[in-house]
Formats: sequence, C-alpha cells, structure tokens
Amino acid sequence: MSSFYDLVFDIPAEQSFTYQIDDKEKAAVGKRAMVPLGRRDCLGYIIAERENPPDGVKPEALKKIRRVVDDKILFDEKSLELARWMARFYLCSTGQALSAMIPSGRRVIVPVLPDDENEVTVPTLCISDEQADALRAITSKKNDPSQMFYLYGVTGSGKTEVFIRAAQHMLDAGKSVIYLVPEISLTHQTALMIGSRFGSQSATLHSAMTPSARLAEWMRIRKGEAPIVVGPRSAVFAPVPNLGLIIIDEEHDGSYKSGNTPRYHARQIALKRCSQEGAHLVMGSATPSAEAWKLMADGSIKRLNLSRRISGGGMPEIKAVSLAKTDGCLTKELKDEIIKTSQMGKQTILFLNRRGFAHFYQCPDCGWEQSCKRCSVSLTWHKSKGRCICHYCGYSEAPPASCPKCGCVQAGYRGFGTEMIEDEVRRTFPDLMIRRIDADTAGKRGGLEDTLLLFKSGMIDILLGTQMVAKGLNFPGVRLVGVVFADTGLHLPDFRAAERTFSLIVQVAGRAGRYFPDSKVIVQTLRMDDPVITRSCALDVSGFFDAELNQRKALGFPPYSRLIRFTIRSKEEKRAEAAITRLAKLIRPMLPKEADMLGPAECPIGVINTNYRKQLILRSASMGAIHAASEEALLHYEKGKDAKTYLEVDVDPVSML
DNA sequence: ATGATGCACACT
DNA sequence: GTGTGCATCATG
Repeated sequence: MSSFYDLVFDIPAEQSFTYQIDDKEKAAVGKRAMVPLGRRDCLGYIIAERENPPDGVKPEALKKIRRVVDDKILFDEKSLELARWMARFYLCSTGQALSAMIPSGRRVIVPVLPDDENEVTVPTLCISDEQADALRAITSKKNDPSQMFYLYGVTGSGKTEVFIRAAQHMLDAGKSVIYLVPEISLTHQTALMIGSRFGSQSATLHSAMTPSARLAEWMRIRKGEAPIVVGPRSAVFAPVPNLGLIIIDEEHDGSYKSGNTPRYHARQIALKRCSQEGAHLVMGSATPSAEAWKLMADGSIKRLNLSRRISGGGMPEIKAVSLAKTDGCLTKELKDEIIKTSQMGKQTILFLNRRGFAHFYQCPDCGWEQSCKRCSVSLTWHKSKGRCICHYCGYSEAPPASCPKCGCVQAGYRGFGTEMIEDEVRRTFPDLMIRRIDADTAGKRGGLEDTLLLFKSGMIDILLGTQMVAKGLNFPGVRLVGVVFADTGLHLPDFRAAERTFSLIVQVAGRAGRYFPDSKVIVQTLRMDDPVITRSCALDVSGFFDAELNQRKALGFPPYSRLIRFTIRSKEEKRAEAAITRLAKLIRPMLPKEADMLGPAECPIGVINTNYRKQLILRSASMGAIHAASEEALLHYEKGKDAKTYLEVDVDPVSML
C-alpha cells in the first residue's frame, strides 16, 4: 500500500499538489519537503496524507518527493488548522500562511542593542496595591479563558512586572506563555529583563538571529524546553506545547501588523490561538488602540487600571508651546528648559517624527517643489549627505541652485527634520554633548548601540531622534522631553492620523522622569487649540477616545466598521487603472447593501518607485459581508488578470497610506 | 511565483 | 525565415 502526500507552496495559488515517496519513514504531515514543481525544485509543506491519487490523476503522473527537509515535525495539527484559518481570513494561500509562521530566511538584519548580559534584573520584591489587584484579577481561578484583560497604565506604572508575574503563575501551573513586544530592537530592555528573569526557560526570537539560529530556537520551543517565548509579531506563532497565556505588550503598536502578504495582525492571530487552545489573552498599553478602547468600553475586554508611577517617578508637567513666532525650531521655553535640565545634571530627549534636514526645496515665487522622479512625494534635503533624498525609494539628487521653473534663486526651506534640529541644537548649545538617532544614523558605526550606552551612562546631554527615541527606551536620567513639532502626521490622509499622533505624544512624554519628580515635557505646535494636542498634553486618554470614537462612528470607520483594502500596482498607469476598474466592477454586484465601496481611487501616495498605485476599499459594519464578496471576487479576478499588474489584499488595514 | 508555450510583429 | 516581446497557461 503506497501512500501519497499533498503539498502546498509559498505561492499565491491555493491549489495543493500530490506526490509519492520512496522511503516513507521520513515523510509526515507538518514537515517540509523539496519536490519538483514544474521545471524546478520547490520547498513545499506537507499538509495531508492520502491513500489514493486525486480524481482524474494517474498514479504514474505523480512525481516523487526529492527530500524531506525536516527530521522533526514542524507544524502540528493545531498549527495547520491555524494556517488554514489564516489563509481564509487574510485571503492568501495556505502555503503563504505556513510560510509566515516559521522563522525562515531573508529577514532584514537590524542592529542589535547593547547586550548587557551581566546586568541581571533583580525581581521587584514588593508590588503596588494596583499591581497586586491587577495580577489577582488576571490569575484568578474563576477566570474563563475567554475573558480578556487589558492593563491600562501610564508609562512607568509597572505593567511589565505584572506581565512577568502573570507569566510565572502560568509556568507554575505547567502552561506555556508567549510574550509579544513591538519591535525587538526597540524593546530590547523588556526582552532582556524577561530573559534574565526566566533564564533558560525562555526563548527569544529576535530579528538579528540567523535563520538557522531561529529555527533551532523554534525546535527547542516545540520540544517544550522553553515554555516562555519573547518576540515580535511572528512570535505569536511560536509552537509552544500547552499554551496558557499570550501577553501583548504595547498593544497599540503598529508593528503588530505585518507589512507583507499575508498581512496578518498579531493581535488577531493571538485572539484566534487563545480561543482555539483555551489560553488567556492579556494586553497592555498606556495608549490603547481605538479598537481595544471600544472593546473595553463594551466590556468584552476587562480593563485593569494602573494609575500611578512606581520607582518614585511623578507624572511630568506637560506644556504645549506655540511655534508660530519662533525663528528656527526651538522655542524660548524649550531652550530655557534644556539649560535648566543640564544645570540639574539631567538629560533631555528631543523628538521629531521626520528625518532629514528640511523639506527642500519649495520655490517662494512659483511654488515649484522638488519631487522624486519615481514617487509622487517631495524630496527631503539631507544636509550631511549634500543630497535631496526620497524617503520612499531612496532616490536622490543634488539640490537645485535655482528654481528650474522660474529661475528664482532663493532656496525656500519648508518644515524641518532631525538633521536640522541637530544643527540648530549644536549651534545653540555648543557645550552640550548631543547625539542623534534615526534610520540614517542607526546602521553606522557608533550608531544606535554606542549612542544608547553613552546616553545611559549620562555622557550625552541631549538625545534627539525620530520614533526610535519614543519607544520603550527607559533611561533614568531623563528630566526633559521636547516634542519639536507635534503636528507632523496630523494632516495625513488616514483616519487614524489623530490616534497615532495622540499615542506618539503620550508615549514620548512618558520617557520623562520615570524615577524622580519634577520632570517636564514641552510640546511644540502650530495648532495650540487642536483637541489632539490639548488632550495629549493633558494625558486625557479617555477624553481623546470619547471624541475620536464619536467621530469614527459618525464617519463609519473602524472600530465601527471593518475594511478590506485592495491595491493595484503597475508601472503603467493605464494598466493599473484598468485592473482596479475591472476589480471594482467584479465586486460591486456581490456587495450586500449594508456594505459600501470607497473608490476606486489613486492611493494617497499615487506613485512609489515608478509604480502607479490604485486602491479600492470595502467597508461594512461586519467583516462577513465584505469578506465573502472579496473571496468570491478574488476567485474570478485571478483568471484573466491584467498582465504587469499586482494585486495586494489587506484585511483590516492599519495604515491607509 | 515562475518557467514553458504560443502567437505577433520585426528585421538580417 | 528566424528572432524578440509579451500574454497565457500549468505546475502533481
């Protein structure tokens, strides 16, 4: 009796292919195998065993498995089921889903932060009453696993300690724990702390590991040798036996959503896994996502409040300051506070969400702007490189000596970036030690690693940078945080622009004064009266969400609706246009009346890297209505699809850009 | 996805 | 008559 195996591949087609094998010993469902597919050899996933060839296929037509790649089974039945669910939900193939679940190669290597192995975190012996209450709620014997919890606590209120103890509780009960953190390079401290608390019981899956090291760690996890796994979004797939708890730290963070197919959200996967495996789900943040906030308001997630800072830190005094009459990018208030801070022997963080020197060049006479040849965005002047650079594709050119349109020789700067601030700060405070951190400096020697160590040691007076300084970094000496220009990102054509800006300001503000009182945050803005600015400065999270959710409801956006976004890419605008139109025509009649279609339209950034981009968004109160239509439409769209066009599907998109 | 195939128009 | 380009098809 010979048996056959069905394999799927990391390709957009759902179809499985049947193969035979000589030495049956090694083959098994859940392993990978090299097989001939078409004219070449492909790595496939064995998803089923079968007695007979599929209908209408002669046994002799079946090719043989070349080589079974894995000794041990990689995916158990639960993982396969999760992959199948994921494929259906995110509208991709099972092979693509499986491929996203294992730590494979070709990952971007990110710089590793200082590895202070010798600095073992001492477990906090006593916790606050609030922490104890939260822990008790999470670990109560009476809990139904379907009860989700949310640790809603200001930065520095000790969420991590509660998470760690909840994890310990699970481990003591013989269960495994997955601890998700946003981006491991930016949350290194948390990862290290957990590593040092749980020692060899823990496994860390960070992006700087080689593929083979990751796979080795993966197998260790599967064998049950590391019952607590720490990692970024992909760690949600960690094959821990006997899953008891998934923790999502900094739940609001956008990096939990995958940027490529399948565009899964770790929170969604966590939800599914927990319900499948009867595990608990606990999330936490000082600035929840709008989705989570609504679920808490409805009562489907139980909110646990941590309202006070531990470790002696007080909440900083936050002040909005108008940039309107300021020449340059530092207001008098901010300068004064920087001086005061350095006189106190404390440190300053300056945050700006824009790289480069300034947006260059806008002609003051005719309004001409220097823009990218390959993308529909303006170029950013990088003074240190002497080039104008596109932040989407990297294209660069020299700055023009005069306006090519009208000949005007007056270079007009518009806006400013981290480089420009660096310049101004250095000129203003020549005696202070200043370092900049952003995507441009991170990769270089003396980059991230060096800078953070120096800052921690107190050698650096002012650390300035983009997002990178806003996240998770926890430095004891910071008294002052300056948000150089809070309005960046506020007018982006994305319904989540306000939410993101709010969240970012509150998060950066949280970097100040974690271990001592009298800390300060200066938020510079041109919109002193904008409710996003005023509420973030008041740390008024509930006030912000009351208003924001009302608006979302009125406009019919998430969390009051679900979205599926289709994007067509093509080098030729005509083709992109034709493809999106055809897709729209296909879908429209399938849409139930409670659903609607936004577009088709040009994407907010109409061209990236010489690819024209058109989009179409489906919207409905429930996912069901638009999901079924999308599934059906995709089936028809695939055959006879326009050449040289690429379709991307995003279920529950997070960024609309 | 990707390589094979088949058909259109071009040019030594 | 063969050569290059692209749309179409099948992959077990």
